[in-house]
Amino acid sequence: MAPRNIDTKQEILRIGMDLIKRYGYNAFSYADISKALDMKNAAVHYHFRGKEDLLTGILDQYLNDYVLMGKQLQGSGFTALQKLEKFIERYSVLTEMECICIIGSVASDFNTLPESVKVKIKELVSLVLQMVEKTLQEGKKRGEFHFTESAKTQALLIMTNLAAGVQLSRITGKSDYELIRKALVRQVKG
Amino acid sequence: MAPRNIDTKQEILRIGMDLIKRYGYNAFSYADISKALDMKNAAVHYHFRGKEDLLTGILDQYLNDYVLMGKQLQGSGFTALQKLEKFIERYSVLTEMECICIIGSVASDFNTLPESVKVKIKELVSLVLQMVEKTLQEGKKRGEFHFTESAKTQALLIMTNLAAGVQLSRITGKSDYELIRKALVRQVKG
DNA sequence: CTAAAAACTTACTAAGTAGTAAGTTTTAGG
DNA sequence: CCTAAAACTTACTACTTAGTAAGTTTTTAG
Repeated sequence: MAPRNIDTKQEILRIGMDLIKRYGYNAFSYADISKALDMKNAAVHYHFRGKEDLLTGILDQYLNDYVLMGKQLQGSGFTALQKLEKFIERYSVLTEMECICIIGSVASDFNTLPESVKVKIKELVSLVLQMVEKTLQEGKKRGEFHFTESAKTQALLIMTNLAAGVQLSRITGKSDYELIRKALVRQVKG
Repeated sequence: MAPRNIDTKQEILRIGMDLIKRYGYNAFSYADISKALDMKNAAVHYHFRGKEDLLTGILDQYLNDYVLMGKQLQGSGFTALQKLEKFIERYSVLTEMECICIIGSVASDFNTLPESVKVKIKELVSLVLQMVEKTLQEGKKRGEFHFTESAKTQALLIMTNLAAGVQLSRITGKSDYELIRKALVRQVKG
């Protein structure tokens, strides 16, 4: 057989992540993944024993991506505003492909997920919120931002604006997301 | 047979709505509903031919509820702030029962829904946004609110804060929702 | 009381679901 | 080239899903 792929496991994660962002965890099957890769569903089970393991893998990779991005932005010389915009950009691209963010997707399915995954999601959300909070604090200290709420509350406001913003814009159109995006930037600038 | 229920159709809608808010559209089955009502799944099909019809019925009822609430608040003598708080209250109760709002739930499953339902969701979201926008405009005119964004943008900000707020609080706890709720009220008051 | 409509149950289908065991092919290392 | 591990396929299971057709019970209206 001709070599199929450099790394099938990584391809499965990539497609699984796309399916979650596009349709949600409970709306895709192993068959969807195996068809997309022109394989049998048993091959997917070879790499990920069960759907729980697959979701765990997807969340782990997403978390790693975030940690990596955080480290790259750390000593980058970027302003706090630039860092915040890099974060926002992750949501902007979602609206271009009829997707919602992974966190919003699994949050909607939260009650249907196994306990081990719930714990992982909590860690992931905490990490993201802390990253935003930290950036907001930094921007305030440097005089870039002038919001009046606590950094934690402001981070919550921004994250909910973005997460639900991409969900809403799938229904009412991208222009609503743009209104939200611009307004929340004005909000933090003060 | 002893009379089962005053109105089975209404009971089906009630349980279906609860299941959507708790688990999502793609995570419940006709069997879940029939078991909850101690009936056979065919009985559910008697009242709602397919899952599409059921979801349509649920959304119709939700929309009717909103229209009714809107009319009651219309000539009620309530201040704009009181009206806004009545709207917010709808989200607060959700956090008490591990639920998310219907709009957020179907927004996450949007790409998996039939076209007729997508149209209905668009109508529903537009109606809700317009109600909030109108209340905000009224409050500004009466000097209760002092937000700087347009009423439409401010409505988008509030709705995304609330919708994603209940989603997030299912993961990180109710206290985060409370922080969001209080902050957005401060925001509109100016 | 009776007929007919409404509200079901019984019993089924066809398709899709996650998951598994056993066997085959491919790849990599010595 | 040879072997062993890795990466699959084949072929299946047990279960759940939405949905249906036909028959039964219950309710309602005359």
